[in-house]
Amino acid sequence: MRIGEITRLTGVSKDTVRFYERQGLLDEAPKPGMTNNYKEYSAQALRRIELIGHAKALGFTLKEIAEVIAVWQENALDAATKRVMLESKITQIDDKARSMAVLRAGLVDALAKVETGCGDGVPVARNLQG
Amino acid sequence: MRIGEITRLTGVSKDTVRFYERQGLLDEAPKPGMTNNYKEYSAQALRRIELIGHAKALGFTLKEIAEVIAVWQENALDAATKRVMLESKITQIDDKARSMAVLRAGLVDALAKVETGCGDGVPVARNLQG
DNA sequence: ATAAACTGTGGTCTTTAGTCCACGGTCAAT
DNA sequence: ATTGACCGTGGACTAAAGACCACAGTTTAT
Repeated sequence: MRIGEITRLTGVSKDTVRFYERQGLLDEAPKPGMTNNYKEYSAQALRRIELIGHAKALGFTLKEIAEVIAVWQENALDAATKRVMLESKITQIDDKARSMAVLRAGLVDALAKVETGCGDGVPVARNLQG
Repeated sequence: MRIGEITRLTGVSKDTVRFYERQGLLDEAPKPGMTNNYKEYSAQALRRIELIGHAKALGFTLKEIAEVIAVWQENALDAATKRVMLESKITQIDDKARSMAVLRAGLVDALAKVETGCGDGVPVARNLQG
């Protein structure tokens, strides 16, 4: 599939896909040789772009994403290193889950206040940070 | 408390605190009039900065954060508007929770593969996007 | 009272993650 | 065969979120 299809399926712009490509986030061999020089993207590339979307939604940078990708496709790294990296990423995600709980509780709280009509001035994120 | 204390307690740099201030994320009245022109930060400001940290960890932009803050301290907005905004933010958080689940599963999966020593080439984030 | 540490202001610089633009080649339909 | 949609390349531009620097006033400990 070509880039137009990718943008249609992912909602990610052509320029962004190219950008990801330049950053080495997609390991495509678009290959010349064919009659034209159009790039052929695999379903794997598509999934990769969706993956990037998920990671970005959690505030991971492209550099971080690239590192993780490297971990599971470079067999140059030894198992111990890979393990450390993966575990660290999982820990980071769990931290985010905690932040998420705090924020969500604060929003639900504020929403309840609005519903019952009782006033403003609510300082959110009250002390459930134990 | 002064800015140094804030940076000590939050780990956020002085420049960043100032930046947040300029963006209107902290509603301080540091006010002149006192002998010096040092700003006094409240515990409320401290909590605000921690809140920003949580939101940033989930990839929210400062602009988004500012909007939400506005919702629960500007009584100019009517209840309906506030409700819509808050609900939309909660929805966004729940979307992130889904992304989080997908990513975490992929990482745990990859980690298991590393542990059992069985090879590379694992294209993560397998189809559990139902 | 003097040095060290802290604070405020203003400005410039950087990185990240793209977007936009212009150009030229290509493919499909008419 | 020409028009419109598609593709690739390159380069310039932008917005967000700070970091960094220099300068001047202040506070504190010695």
